[in-house]
Amino acid sequence: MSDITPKKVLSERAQHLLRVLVQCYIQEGQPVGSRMLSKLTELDLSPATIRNVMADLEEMGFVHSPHTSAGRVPTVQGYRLFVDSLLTVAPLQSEEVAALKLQLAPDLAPQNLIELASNMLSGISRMAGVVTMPRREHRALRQVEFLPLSDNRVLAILVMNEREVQNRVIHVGRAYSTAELQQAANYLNAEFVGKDIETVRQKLLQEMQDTRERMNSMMQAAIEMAEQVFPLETDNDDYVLVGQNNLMDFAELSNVDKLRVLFQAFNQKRDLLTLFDQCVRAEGVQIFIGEESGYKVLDECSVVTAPYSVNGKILGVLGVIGPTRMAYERVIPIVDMTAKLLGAALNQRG
Amino acid sequence: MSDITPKKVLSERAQHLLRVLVQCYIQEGQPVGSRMLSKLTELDLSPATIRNVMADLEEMGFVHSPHTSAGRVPTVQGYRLFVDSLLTVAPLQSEEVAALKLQLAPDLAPQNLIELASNMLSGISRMAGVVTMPRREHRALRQVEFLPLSDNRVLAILVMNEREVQNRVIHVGRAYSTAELQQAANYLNAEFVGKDIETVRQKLLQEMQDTRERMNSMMQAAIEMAEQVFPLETDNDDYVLVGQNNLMDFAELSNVDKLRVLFQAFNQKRDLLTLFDQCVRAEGVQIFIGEESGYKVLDECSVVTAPYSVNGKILGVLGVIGPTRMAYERVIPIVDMTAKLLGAALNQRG
DNA sequence: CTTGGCACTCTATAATTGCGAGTGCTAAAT
DNA sequence: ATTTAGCACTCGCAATTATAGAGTGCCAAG
Repeated sequence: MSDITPKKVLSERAQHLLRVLVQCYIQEGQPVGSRMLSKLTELDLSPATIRNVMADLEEMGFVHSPHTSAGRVPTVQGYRLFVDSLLTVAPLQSEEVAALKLQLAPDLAPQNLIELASNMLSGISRMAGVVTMPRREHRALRQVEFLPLSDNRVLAILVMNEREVQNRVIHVGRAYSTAELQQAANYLNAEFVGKDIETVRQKLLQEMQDTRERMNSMMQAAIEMAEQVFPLETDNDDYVLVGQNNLMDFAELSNVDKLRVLFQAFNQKRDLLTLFDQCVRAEGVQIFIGEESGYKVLDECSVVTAPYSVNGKILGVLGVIGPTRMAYERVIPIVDMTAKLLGAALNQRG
Repeated sequence: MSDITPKKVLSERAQHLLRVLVQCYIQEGQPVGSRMLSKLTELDLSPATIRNVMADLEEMGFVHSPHTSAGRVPTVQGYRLFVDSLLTVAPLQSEEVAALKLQLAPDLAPQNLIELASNMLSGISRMAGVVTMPRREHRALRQVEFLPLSDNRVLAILVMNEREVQNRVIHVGRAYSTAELQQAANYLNAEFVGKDIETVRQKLLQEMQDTRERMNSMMQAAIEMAEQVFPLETDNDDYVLVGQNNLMDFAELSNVDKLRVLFQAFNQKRDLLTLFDQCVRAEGVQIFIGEESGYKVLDECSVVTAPYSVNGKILGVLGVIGPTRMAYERVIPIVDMTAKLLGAALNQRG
């Protein structure tokens, strides 16, 4: 147990100073000088002493001086150390949690829940909130319904799982009567209810090849329609982002060019989606500080994410995007809790 | 027929110069000087002569000098004259129209059509596109369906008109079997299909008061559920706005404070909605230049709107929002055509 | 009525200055 | 050995001043 790495490890004091520095910088947004730090800490140290420590911290890459006579600013590495070991997260007030819980009324459609969660994230954090669309899996068919429209078209209604309802207009070869459609629906319901959508699809294809000629007209009708109703499910890569506008309030982003690039990335969606996809694996809250995300557009931003899950199955990821200089101790529990609440709300299927 | 108002009316030449000035300013974005105008017009006039005309135009309030030694910039009044009588709108190429038409595939759900239209407006104009949600009226009930969920909850599916499908989870007093729900649905369908939603609502209320004690259990169940399924339809005041980001590209809006205010107004929605509501009455394309809209946030913007309608019934309004300095001759036909195409696409109900 | 000439005004850009904040270093103090 | 006070130094920021250029208004001549 000999204590090697006596230089590599930060002294208690240095850590404390770094913590205060980061907190101060997060609050004020301006480089923190030695005098300020000396006032802020309880340790009665003169600015000169603190300058020495700062020099060390700078050497180790935790802080950085924008120019000779400015105070110090945390580097990404500094923020990283801060969130990893210096941070004390304040858990949310139970009343706050209750209020959030109330908003996410479990009867709402998944889509609404997603939007609400995104709104909550953005509203509480005063930054941008993101929620990826939930992965759709185990989509058991519950019911199929057909309604005749004019011009050889049919309105198909699919009920899946508990409350997912989809509908689409399909074109058919000839006009069908309501009764015929009823029959076709009955047939499909009898055959496929409870089965997974993907399974249904495959069985249908098989059935078409096997027995086309042996089918009666009713079955033919059913198959013709079902073919269009159960298209290959492309995983809907998408997310709901709320509160971009909040980002305009932050000084470090308040020039139009940076904003434009950032907002365009939000619209593009691609980069953000791949970033969020990485977080699906993570157990809990994950934080990307500045360049860590790997996307240039997010260089001045941090992203705090957490996966949300139902019954242990991770369905998606949500998070908050804001300037690197964000109140991590506040954002982290917010993201964490929202993920849990959203999971719970989505779960209420019984 | 004596020609009074010899001073009030603009000379042919003044009009021409104003037109060129506005066009030039719209393109370049910078105050237009007399030398530039002298080069741009075919009339071989020296800058000095043009200065005289400009002095007149300024006196009459059509142009304005930002400061002593800058060129002239159109005032709102100048723009107004321009769009009212100096403008020559270039109708869209027929191929462009065809491409747009193709996008608005009539089988899509109304919601999708709205979003597509908004996307188109924003995409072609490179500004922000807005489409208000269509007024919902004549919402004839086509079918009601109930599916049992756990915990005394029922999934209700409502089909209205041609392809509008709504669904919501409702709470009921006790658990119902699938068969019971079927019966209830059958009852409601038999009684109310084809009727207007509002009518249905009222009849239900009446029925409840009249005959509560005389109802059999099936009817009671039906009524209990229908009560929740047909809530008072609050007119969904909302719109789909796409391409805010485009507005960041314009110099006159490229300071963060103006953008923030503008974007906040977009989020608030209230002001824009009341503005768009005014346009419902207008026959065709309507233009609000700068302050004309009456909303301070839009002082530096112009809004070009057109109502869209199905079978002569105006359902909503769409338009483009951009800087006052926008290419009106291009935007006007775009808005006009999109309104027509959207109306047509929504109309395709067989 | 049009035009060239000319003085004038005003802005935008760059260069200059002074101020204040904060540092690094050194030497003294603990 | 650590801490501290002192001090010269650096650098950015804001205010000031200088400069160039664009465009005007007006007048007198064409």
